[in-house]
Amino acid sequence: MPATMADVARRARVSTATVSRVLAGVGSVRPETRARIVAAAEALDYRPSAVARSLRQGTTRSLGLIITDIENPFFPQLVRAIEEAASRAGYALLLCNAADDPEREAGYLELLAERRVDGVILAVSRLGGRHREWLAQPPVPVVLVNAAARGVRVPTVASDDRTGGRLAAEHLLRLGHQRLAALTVGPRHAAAPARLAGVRHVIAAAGVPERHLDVVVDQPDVGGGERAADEALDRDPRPTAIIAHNDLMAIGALRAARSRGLHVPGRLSIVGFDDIPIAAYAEPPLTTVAQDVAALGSWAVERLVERLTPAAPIDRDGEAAASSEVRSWATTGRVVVPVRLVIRGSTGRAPEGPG
Amino acid sequence: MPATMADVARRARVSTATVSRVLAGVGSVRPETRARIVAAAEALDYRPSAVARSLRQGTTRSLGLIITDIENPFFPQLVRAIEEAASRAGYALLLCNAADDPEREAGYLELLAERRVDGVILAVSRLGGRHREWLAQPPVPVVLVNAAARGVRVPTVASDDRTGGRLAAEHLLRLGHQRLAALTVGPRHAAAPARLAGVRHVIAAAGVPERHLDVVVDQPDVGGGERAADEALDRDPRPTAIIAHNDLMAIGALRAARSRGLHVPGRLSIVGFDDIPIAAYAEPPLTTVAQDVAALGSWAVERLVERLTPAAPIDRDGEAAASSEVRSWATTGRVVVPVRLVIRGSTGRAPEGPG
DNA sequence: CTGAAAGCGCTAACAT
DNA sequence: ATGTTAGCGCTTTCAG
Repeated sequence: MPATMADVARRARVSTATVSRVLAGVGSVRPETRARIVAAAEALDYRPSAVARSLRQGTTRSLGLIITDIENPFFPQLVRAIEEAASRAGYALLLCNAADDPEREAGYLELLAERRVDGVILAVSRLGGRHREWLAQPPVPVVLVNAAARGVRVPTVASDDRTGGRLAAEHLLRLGHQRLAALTVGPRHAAAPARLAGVRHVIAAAGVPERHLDVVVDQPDVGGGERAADEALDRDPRPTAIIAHNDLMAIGALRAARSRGLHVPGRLSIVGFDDIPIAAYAEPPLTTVAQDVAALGSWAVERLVERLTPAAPIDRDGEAAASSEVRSWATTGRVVVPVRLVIRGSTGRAPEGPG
Repeated sequence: MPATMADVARRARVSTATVSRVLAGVGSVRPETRARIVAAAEALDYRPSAVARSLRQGTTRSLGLIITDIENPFFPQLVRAIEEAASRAGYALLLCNAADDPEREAGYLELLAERRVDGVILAVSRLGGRHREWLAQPPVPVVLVNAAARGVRVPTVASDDRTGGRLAAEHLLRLGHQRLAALTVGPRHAAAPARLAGVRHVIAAAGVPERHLDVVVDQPDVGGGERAADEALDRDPRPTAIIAHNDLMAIGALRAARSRGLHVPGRLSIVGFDDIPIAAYAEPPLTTVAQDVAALGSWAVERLVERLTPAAPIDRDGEAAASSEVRSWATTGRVVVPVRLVIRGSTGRAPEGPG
């Protein structure tokens, strides 16, 4: 049994109220008394009980984070960014990995609500019907990251997927590519339609016939990318460039190209999305649309915390840049975080002759 | 303000005691009463407060997990396994990412203790002096994963690093390699010495002169591996095989080889450690020593939980195999989880002529 | 089968 | 400057 405040009080011959004051550093106490209390606490290896405090104050100073799948390398980056931001704001993180199972997500939502977390960050790529009811009347403040719940007004922070798609397509068009394939995922994935829309927009604007864009759908992982690319590369005429929904799929495309001896970027250009750490280490290094994960994370936390502590400004050191570039939250209810194109080795000029 | 049990009781015209019984499913209540209570709870969207319950029962049903660095792809796997196991056992996870900062680790230890988690899983590759004192007299049960605190008796579960080193070296020797380089990390990393020892053991047993093993130390990431491999490959005679401390370093070695036009595995064989998801997607696919992350995770949780709930056996479905292979915990205080060699494309027969 | 009451460890009025 | 007290929301004797 850990020591309680009463134990400390007894040993220091004061009341628990005084102990509380000393430990919280509020009010004034005689230095001598304070010393006695500190000594007693030390001697007893006293640690205040956060659970008792939570019950009393009605706040747990913890946030829940639900993510789709921690094994997708994008999420560890996000988790880290969020953890960092939360920690800076004085909150601990209850992490829930939904393992791509909507059922579990719903369960976690309940769990977090019962644990009385002060807020929940929902970073799941697909939002099921079960969430809808919950989100319509959330028992705790929620913010969505890179997700969208149609028909429900929930604060959201998300990367600028549309622009991302645009940047990728513009880059490719500029390199002379005319036949493109988009490797995408089911429309339930919140980000997919926007990314694709960006691509389509550019293509249309450039006067490239829409049928020159091959769209193939598969899972958002390496295997899915490989299959999808295989399918796309079987088409005739063959696309000279591939835009993948994310880096994992792009790496799959890289494999598909390699297995049929198609040099990248000589005969095929590939661009990914996310800029996960290994993207730079792929062979060749992946050209990709980078998400600003740190901004995503700190905005998510800030969005949440500002509703919890009306007056406490958060320390988001050095991120003023991101802040200023972000479209106003107040007007849209949605923070859109800019993305940027990172040009590496997987894209090059379109080949001259037929593939 | 969420509804409280008193609200439910009032609405159902019973005492809170009865509500508590119904919701906990203990004791017997008149069906009619039960129905009224259930209806009331439903109507009020009542969710029991886990914090009040924790205070009352003296247990939070949550575990703390401290990891070295979530951005090393090994950890997400581990987090997932642990989360899964914890969830099965009815515990939630408080995740703390130390970001390789011992200072933060210590802070998290305090945080978790104050939050009265029922146990802490410490999966950090380096254990600092600060931990020692804490581990000597931990305020909450602790189990170490892939870590070792010399001089402190703490339950531990770890991969069989020594055997891992052995398997890698044997594989290489069998392929005819005589000149090896080991890419390792500072001795503060718990696993490093054992892996290296395994390698050394095999080499000595095979009668290969010890100076034929080049050992170079660097950081446990891609950059470190690249630098270390560069250094090793500058030696004369050049090693024909590299054993890396982990897969990240092995990928770095792959890059080093590529940048000097050394074909892998034609002129250089490389073996990694961990079997992180991308290992199979490296070019060429990485031969590596795989850790059984699922076993690591479920043992860690089990080790902890068995001390908390004296009589509740844990559901570790389908893992009987791992269980039976594991050296007895009772005798050693340490669970050693078997590893296995996964042979892929980065290793091959030693080249004939000089490098 | 149900209720009254105590108390988990802490904080915040409200005294003194 | 310090103490007294009430109470956060729940579970658990103990009575009835």
